[in-house]
Amino acid sequence: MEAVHEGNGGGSGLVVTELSHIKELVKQLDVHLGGSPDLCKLLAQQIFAVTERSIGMIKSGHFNGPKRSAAGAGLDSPPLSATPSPVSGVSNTPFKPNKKRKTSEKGRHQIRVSSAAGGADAPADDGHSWRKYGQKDILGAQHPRAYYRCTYQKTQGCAATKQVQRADEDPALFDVIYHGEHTCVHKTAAAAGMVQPAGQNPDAQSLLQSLSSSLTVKTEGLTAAGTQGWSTTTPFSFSSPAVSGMTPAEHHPFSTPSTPENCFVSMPTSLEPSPATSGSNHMCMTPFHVHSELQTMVSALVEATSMPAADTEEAAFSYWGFDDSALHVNNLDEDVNNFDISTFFA
DNA sequence: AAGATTTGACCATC
DNA sequence: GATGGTCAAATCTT
Repeated sequence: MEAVHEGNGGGSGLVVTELSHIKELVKQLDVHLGGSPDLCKLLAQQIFAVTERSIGMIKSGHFNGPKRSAAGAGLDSPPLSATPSPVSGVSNTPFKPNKKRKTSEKGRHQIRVSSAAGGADAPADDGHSWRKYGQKDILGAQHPRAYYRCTYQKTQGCAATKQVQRADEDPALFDVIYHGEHTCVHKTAAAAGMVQPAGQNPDAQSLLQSLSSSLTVKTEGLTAAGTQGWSTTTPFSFSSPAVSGMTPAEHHPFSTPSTPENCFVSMPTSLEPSPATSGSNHMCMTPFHVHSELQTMVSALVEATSMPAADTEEAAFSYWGFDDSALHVNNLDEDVNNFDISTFFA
């Protein structure tokens, strides 16, 4: 997982490298947090999912803004409440045999992701439970396309589906196309009251340290890559209903209240892990947004593990742990696209 | 035994 | 008619 694919511009390569690293670390963290509260796992999954999407978007150049998708004009116009709800509990109409070709369907959302573990057969877990229902050889493609639907389609009428196809150019990459929104409720971490400090997990601590110390994500390359189609104002599609409408300034990376309750309550709703749900909720995000998103999650993770309080200033923030550990975030003022996150353990 | 995957067939769209 | 998306029976896995 060291080879960074050029994709679209050398500038993005740096970000891809950094984000790939984060992804790996989060995966490890997820493993080591096995015995810790569900919240920590959820956080790790969400960080991972966002990272995946970021990498996919950067690599594939699937940005919502500049170029009109050839697939059709129906990408926007969120049907949000107008979800084709299969009407809960209706059993005499299981799933109507819809064999229509989904060419210009609303809520379509395509990303490119890397495989879960280097040479895995499938892309990394996206936080949802899928059931494979078909596979097809696609004309002109070297690899077959797999069709998945939400595991809870039957029980909850969730209409989300996805198609996964290994990229021809790089077998380590997968093109994933999501259709529909997840209406299912599973693993919503609704287990309120389960919040408990996880700072006693040494593995989590060390991994967190590793994660944080590696989280120096720079986007100046991206912003300078205007010739490649990027610019500071070039938005790309990113799924996060929570921050829609927020400006980067409003969406302060570390403005989250630092009580565990607040952290817990805000996470499931504000950081929806499902890429599919973004289908109708596309928002435009600059690379700055991506960093804000990641750092918000890191801060929430920190809060979930051990660190109860934050000193917030304009450009630098410090989270102090119970055990003389601290997470220091420095938003370089001369470059708003550049954050430094470092940890200190006494 | 229940749930998930595989795979050939069916059907709608191009 | 070719292609892509889905169904459903058969098979596999847990």
